[in-house]
Amino acid sequence: MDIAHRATDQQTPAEQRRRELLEAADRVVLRDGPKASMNAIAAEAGITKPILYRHFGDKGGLYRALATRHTDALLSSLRASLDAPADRRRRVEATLDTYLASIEAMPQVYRFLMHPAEESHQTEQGFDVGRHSAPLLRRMGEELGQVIAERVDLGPAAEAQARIWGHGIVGMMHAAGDWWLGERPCSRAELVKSLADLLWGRLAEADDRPGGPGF
Amino acid sequence: MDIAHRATDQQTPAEQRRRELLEAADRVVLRDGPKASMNAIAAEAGITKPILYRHFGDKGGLYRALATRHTDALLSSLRASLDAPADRRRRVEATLDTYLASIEAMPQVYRFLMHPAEESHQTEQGFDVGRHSAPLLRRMGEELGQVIAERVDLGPAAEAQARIWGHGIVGMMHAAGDWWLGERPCSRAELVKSLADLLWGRLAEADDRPGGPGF
DNA sequence: AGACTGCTGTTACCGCAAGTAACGTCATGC
DNA sequence: GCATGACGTTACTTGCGGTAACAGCAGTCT
Repeated sequence: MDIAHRATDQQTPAEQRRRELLEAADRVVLRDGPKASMNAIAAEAGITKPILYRHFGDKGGLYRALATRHTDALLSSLRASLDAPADRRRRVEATLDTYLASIEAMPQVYRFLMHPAEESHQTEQGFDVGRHSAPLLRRMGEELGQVIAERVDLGPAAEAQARIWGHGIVGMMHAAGDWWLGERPCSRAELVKSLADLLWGRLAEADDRPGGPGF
Repeated sequence: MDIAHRATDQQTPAEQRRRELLEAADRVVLRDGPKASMNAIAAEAGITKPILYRHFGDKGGLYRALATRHTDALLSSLRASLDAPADRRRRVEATLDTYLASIEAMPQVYRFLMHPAEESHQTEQGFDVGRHSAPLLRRMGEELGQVIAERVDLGPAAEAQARIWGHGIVGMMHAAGDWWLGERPCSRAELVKSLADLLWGRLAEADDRPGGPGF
C-alpha cells in the first residue's frame, strides 16, 4: 500500500488498524459491558494486549476513543431533531424522543457511555469533584445551552441562564430516561409528553390537592 | 457488658463494632475517593481485611452501608425543606438550595454517593441496563414523585406523571449541580432561581430571538 | 473441670486484571 | 547491506477483591 493508494482511501495503515481495533473493542464492550478486560478485547481483535497499549496508551484511552465515536453519532442525531422545522414545543418533543429512542434501541451503548471517567489521575490532593457526570452528559448540556442561548430571547444574564438550562434539561432527560428504561412504566410517547409538560410549566400551574398545603 | 447495660446504650457489641468500622471506612473513602481499597480501610480501622468481609460480605456491602447512612441524612434534610411552611415556589427553591448547599459543603460525600452500583452480579446474560444511576438518585426521584402525587392535583394519570416528574426534576437538579460544582459559573442563589424558573415554564414563555426559527 | 460455641483476630494464599519489559520479525528507506 | 520502526509475541510485576485455615479468648452448658 503506497502513498498514492493511501490518499484514495484517506487512511494511513495505522489509522486503518486503529479502526479495526476499535471495532473489535466495540463488539466486546457491547457484549460484556464496561468491565470488559483488555485481554478479552485483544483476543477479539486476534492479537495480544501490548498492541492495544501501544495504540491507546491505557484502558482509559481506548474507552475514550470508543466513547467519542458513539457520542458523536448520538449528538448528530440530536442536532438533527433540534434543527427540525417546527415550533419550539415540537422540537423539544422530537429531541426528547430521539434521545429516548436511541437509548432504547442500543441500551448497551447507553450503559457504556454513561460510565463516568474513572481515571481522573488524581490532581494534587483530594479527587476532582463536580466531574462525576459522563462526558456525554457534559457535552449534551453544553451544546443544548448554546442552542438555547442562540435561539431563545432570555433578556439579561441570558448566557448563564441558557447554560444552566442546558445542563438541567439534559439531566432531566437522562434521569427520567434511565429510570424509564429500567422500569418501563409507560410508553415512550407518554414519557415524552410528560417531560415536555414539565418543561412547559405545568407543575407551576397545577392546583394543590385538597387536604393540605401545596408542594 | 451484660444485657442490662446493652439495653441502656441500645447497641449490641457487634453493632458497636460495625459502627466503628463504618466510621473508619468513612474517613478513608472521604480521603481517597471511591477507589479506596479494602486493605486501606482495614488499616485505618486498625485491623485486617477478613474482618471487614465478615461484617459486610463484600466491598459492595460496605459501600452500600456507608451510602445508606449518608443518603438517609441527605434525604431527611431534603424532606425538611420540602415540608417547610411556604408556597410551592418557595418550597421548590428551598429544596434545590438545600441539595446544592449539601453537595457544596461535602463534595467528597457527594462524589462517593454518585458512584453507580458497579456490582450488578450480572443477571443471566448481558448486563442490567437502565440501572446506571446512583441509588441516591433513584431514591430521591421516587420520594419526590410520591410527594408530588400526594400534594399536586394532576388529574388523570396523575400517578405516572408524578413519578416521571419526580425523576426528571431530581435529574435536572443533579446534572445542573454537578456542572455548577465543577465550574462555579454563578452563585448558588442564581442557580436556584434559574432552575426554578425553568420548572416554572419560562422556557415556554420566552420569545424567539430575532433572526431565526425558535428553539 | 472440661468440652462446645461463637466471636475476635491473624497469615498466607488464589485468581484476575492493568500495565510493562524484553525479545523476535518483517517491510521499508538510505 | 543495514538501520529504523511498526507489528507481534511471551513472560513478568504489581495491586486488588476475596477466601481458606488457623489461633486466642470469652461465656455457657453438662
